[in-house]
Amino acid sequence: MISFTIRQMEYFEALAQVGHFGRAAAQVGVTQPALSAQIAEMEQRLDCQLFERGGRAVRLTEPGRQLQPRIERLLNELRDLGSIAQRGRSAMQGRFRLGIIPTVAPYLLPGLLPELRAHYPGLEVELREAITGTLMEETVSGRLDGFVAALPIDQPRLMWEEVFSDRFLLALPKDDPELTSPPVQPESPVLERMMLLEDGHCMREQALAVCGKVRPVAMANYSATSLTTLLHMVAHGHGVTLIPEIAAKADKAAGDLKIVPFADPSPMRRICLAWRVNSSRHDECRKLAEIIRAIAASGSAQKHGDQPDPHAGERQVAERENRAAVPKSI
Amino acid sequence: MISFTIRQMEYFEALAQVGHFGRAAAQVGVTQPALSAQIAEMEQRLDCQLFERGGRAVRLTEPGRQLQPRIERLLNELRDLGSIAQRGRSAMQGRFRLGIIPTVAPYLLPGLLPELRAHYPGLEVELREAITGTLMEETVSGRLDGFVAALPIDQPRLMWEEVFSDRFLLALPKDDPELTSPPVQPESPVLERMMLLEDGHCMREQALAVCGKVRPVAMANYSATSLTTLLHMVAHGHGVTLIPEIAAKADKAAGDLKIVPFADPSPMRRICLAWRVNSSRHDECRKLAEIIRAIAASGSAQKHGDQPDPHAGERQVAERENRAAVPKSI
DNA sequence: TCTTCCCATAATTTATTCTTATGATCAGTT
DNA sequence: AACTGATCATAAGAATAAATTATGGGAAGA
Repeated sequence: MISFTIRQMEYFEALAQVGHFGRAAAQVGVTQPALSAQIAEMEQRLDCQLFERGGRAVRLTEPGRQLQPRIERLLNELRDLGSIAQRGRSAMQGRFRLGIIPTVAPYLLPGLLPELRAHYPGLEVELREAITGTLMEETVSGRLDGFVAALPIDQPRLMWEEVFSDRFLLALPKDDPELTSPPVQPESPVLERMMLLEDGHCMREQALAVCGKVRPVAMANYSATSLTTLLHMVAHGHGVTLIPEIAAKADKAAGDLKIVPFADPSPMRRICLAWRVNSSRHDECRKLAEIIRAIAASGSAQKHGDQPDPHAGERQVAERENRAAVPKSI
Repeated sequence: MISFTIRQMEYFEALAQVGHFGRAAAQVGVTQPALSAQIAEMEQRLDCQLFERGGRAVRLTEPGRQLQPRIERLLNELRDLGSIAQRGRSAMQGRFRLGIIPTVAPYLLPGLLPELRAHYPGLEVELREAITGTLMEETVSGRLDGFVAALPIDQPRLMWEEVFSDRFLLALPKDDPELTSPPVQPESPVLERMMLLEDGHCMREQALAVCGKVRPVAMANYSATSLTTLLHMVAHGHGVTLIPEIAAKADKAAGDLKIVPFADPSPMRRICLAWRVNSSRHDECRKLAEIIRAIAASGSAQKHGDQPDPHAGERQVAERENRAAVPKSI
């Protein structure tokens, strides 16, 4: 395959413009033989003349004339490359591939995306909704820049910052007679009718942990694919379920339900933004975490209280907390 | 200004694809440190990371991701360059800038252009109609590839091939009573009413030469800008003029005139195709001359007889034939 | 903790490309 | 016609750039 060096093309460009070896050489800052040699090599490689010598000016031959506009365009593109790269250099610019778990996405994104678009127009957020295990794998391998999920995130190659904590509430059919006293106790028999998301969702595990000793056996094979579906099922009297506080506020389906808090210490999940420990976007991720934190504190997703129990979120998964189990179970 | 070498970009391309220094190096056929060094230099020049190391794969950073499509496009364009140049290499391809004198152009081109378009679709003929002096200057300086004009072309840096010879006839008003015997003698008093093209046209000089001793003084300030105009003026009885045989055949204005041949040896002009002696298109010019010759022999422009008098065309300019005078006088 | 894998660094060799010096050719001039 | 100045090509040596082999450090996985 025939190809030229950039230097050759620069010399070609100069010579085509100036039409004089000596002056072209001066223009590019070399001596005339240097330029001559490079042009000669180009011609030799193509096995055809690019310039017509003789007379008082050097002229392009037809092959040379074909080449000229191409070479000029190429050189100009090349000269742009530096600034192209700089464009992606400053923080909060370019494409950011963000993963979010399905039980957070619909409640966080409506607040987050407009905020990002308004403050960082140069940032293109590319979203991926998947369960924690998938997001971890994709982030570690570099297909994602970071993801939002529930703690614990236990992968030595990932690091995270907590962005908000999210209490779990109990959702019952509006006309359910069972519950009378508002704070649900962890031993309440109503938990036996708990409905779960399908396997892989961290909220499934978290719900099971809330139930504690009470086994919600009956509902095992009715597991739902999304939280909204689950809420609709509850509204139709198929059982009860756990609903995160952000969903209780934002999901329309919650309007048809009776939402009851748990007795203190309320179970909760702690949501974090996670990224690779050696990510080149470390600073951007920290900034993004800060933004999500601010949104959660004020907007569609809300941070829980002023003095969150630092251990409340871990209670329900304490017995499962070990590194090997995490990738699949969350 | 920041710029990269082609090698660097090739390494970048490979590394971005493969995500592994060692394998990328193998792919481009160098050792790993060589590739490492070039990538490092790119990053150093930009003062920003292009790849994120660590983990089992090397990933593009955001600046790197911005750069990647540009670099790939650039490399592909570069790879095309060779074939681009080859395109203009074969004969009768690309743009050919052809000059023609005004007293030939309208009669030769209708035959020539379709012929060229049919046989050499890759040839773009760019035309320039001007007087011989201009065409010579522009060809010598490289703005034209060649031109069609009347001999003599006496410029040491140009060479030419005769393509056809073209007899001069006398054009008179249709009802002009003067001439009775068909062959016009060079001493005929009718020549005193000769009308001329404006200065610079070679046919002006040629007409003057035909007149010989007879000075067409009266008509000097009525000189016309084109042969057709001249013929119209003759048709309206303003005088007589010389008409080349190709024009007599092709020009509509000739229908309104009485066309009379000269007595042997008939004056004529010899038309040639000329080009730079060191033109890169030498072969193409010779071929083009051949084509014009064929067209003249059969089509709209016709070669004169079987045995053209080799000196007939030079007779009328013999006294002016010297190098210094030619550029202006033809 | 140990091993393995992977990239960076160092020292040296090899290739490339420059510069200076000089030669050949051609256009314009004496 | 021979000279002169200009112009591009060529040659040899010097400088630069980029390759290779050898080696080191650090993170990932067993």
